Amino acid sequence: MRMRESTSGSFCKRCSMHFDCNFTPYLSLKINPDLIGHERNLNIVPEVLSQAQEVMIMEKKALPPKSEFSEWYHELIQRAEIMDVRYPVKGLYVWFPFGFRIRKEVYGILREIMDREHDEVYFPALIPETELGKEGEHIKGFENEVYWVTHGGTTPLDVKLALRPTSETAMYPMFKLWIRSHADLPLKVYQIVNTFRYETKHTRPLIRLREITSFKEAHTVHATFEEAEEQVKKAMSYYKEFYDRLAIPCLICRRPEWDKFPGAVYTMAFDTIMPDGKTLQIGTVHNLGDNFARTFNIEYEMPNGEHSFAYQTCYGISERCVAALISVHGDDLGLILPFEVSPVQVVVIPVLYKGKEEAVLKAARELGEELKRRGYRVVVDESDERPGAKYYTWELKGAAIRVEIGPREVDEGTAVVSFRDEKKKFSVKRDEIPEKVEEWAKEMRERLYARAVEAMKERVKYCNSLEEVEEWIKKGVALVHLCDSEECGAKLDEIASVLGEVFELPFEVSAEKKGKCVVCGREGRLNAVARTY
RNA sequence: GGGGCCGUGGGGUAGCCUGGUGAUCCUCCCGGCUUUGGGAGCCGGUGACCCGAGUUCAAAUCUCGGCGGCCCCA
Repeated sequence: MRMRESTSGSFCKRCSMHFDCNFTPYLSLKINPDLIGHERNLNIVPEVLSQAQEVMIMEKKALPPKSEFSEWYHELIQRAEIMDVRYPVKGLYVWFPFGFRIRKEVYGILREIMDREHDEVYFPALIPETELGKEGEHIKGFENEVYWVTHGGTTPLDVKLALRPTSETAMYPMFKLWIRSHADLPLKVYQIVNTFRYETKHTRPLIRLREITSFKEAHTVHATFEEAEEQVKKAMSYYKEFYDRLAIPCLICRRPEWDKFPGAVYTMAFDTIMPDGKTLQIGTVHNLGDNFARTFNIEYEMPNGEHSFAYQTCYGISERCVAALISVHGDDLGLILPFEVSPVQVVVIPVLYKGKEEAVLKAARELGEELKRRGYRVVVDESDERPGAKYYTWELKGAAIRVEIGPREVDEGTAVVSFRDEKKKFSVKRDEIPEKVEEWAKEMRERLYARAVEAMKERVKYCNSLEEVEEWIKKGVALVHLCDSEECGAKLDEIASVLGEVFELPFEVSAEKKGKCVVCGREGRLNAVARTY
């Protein structure tokens, strides 16, 4: 960086030099906390520089602390080899093999749940402009975000093709062909595909993307509104189960009218709270009523020969679920993943000493093989690094259970075991390990969930006044009573986003379902308000 | 939507203001020796000035444009 006069007139408080010194406190603190992160400015004072550089070297390998959430997330996602952010197009990122393994495990659960009553399908990524534009509300909601394919080679296309921002308008013209009688209903399908949205806001890996790579979208068609209503409830219970298995607590709200899915009757949303207090929407369930059926003419013949429009729902989850997984559980050392989705469920680390390598390696490999036979994902880390370096590496990557075997353990027939979410180590008879893994995994998921719920609880507070809301949303989610009027909603929306009427929280709150609107004082219902991603 | 900052080996950086030396240092990576219970050490090696145009005898450095990234506010 060039040294130059600050043009804005503001100066860094720490080093009194130009204002953009990029102060990075997490790199600091062993020698002189005031200096660290200011090494550029300190270049002008060589003897101080060398001291600061020393610290840089010592501390370089540590992640930023999780309390610096934005930096922590960005850094972790690369260092743990989840996404490569260097792809040269804004908002598009590359899944590393390790990240993709996490995706595979997470989406494996989602698939398993969906497969119980949905058929998997695949619809094309290109949607003709004529179909995309049919439903008025729907297209209004997406028109600023659509990517267009305008040419085939050098020939301009007669009808432009949109890269799907979501697949309703790709699927529903086909549903019209598939559905003719009541016997064809209900229809329940899902697909896991990429979708494209030209995001104008700040993009972030897994969170705000121009290509969503892993959009699980389910679409159902029913004979009556009531059946669609039933399906909404089922979908919500599926999503609850999914996030329960990931040990991610969710806040479930009914989105306000102005924020529902374009074309829907109403939208139910799952949000979780990130470590910085902002919420992340990680799932939505929409009751579409017969809005799309009327637009796309999806009709069926009833047993009595009369015709009726069908009723539809759709619901989706994207790779934001992986972002939530990383953010909710991780700590200063890196990823913490529930056993069920960790790419490395057990890591075995042989501690080698000269002359005793053979016996240690043999014991480590035997244990590794036995665990693999039982179907666990296991790594026996025989690399050349020293044990300490391996501990850090596997902590960064979220290996759930670590087993150390050294000469001492070989003699005793034991191993030293530790869990990623706990500091303590303990000794176990080696041949008892395989049968204990399942129980350990279960306990670990429970600990993670309990911890996540506690963290969420601390971020949610009932607020009595707009001033209180304004103050609290810096920290987390504010609960308020809000009436049904648009004006009151808009007023609140100026302060932060209204997530909607609260349907479910993963813990008890001391707030009534109904109460006086925080804006106007009329009767209102319990709503959540927060800063959002 | 508004504002600010930045682009130098795989990662982090120095050099830029004031144009000119073989482009600095750390890390990663490769080879060798040595070591191994919480990020070891020594020796050797590979590897970089975002793209385009302009100014100039000369551009990492100055100017303009593009692309990309980060942060803050709404």
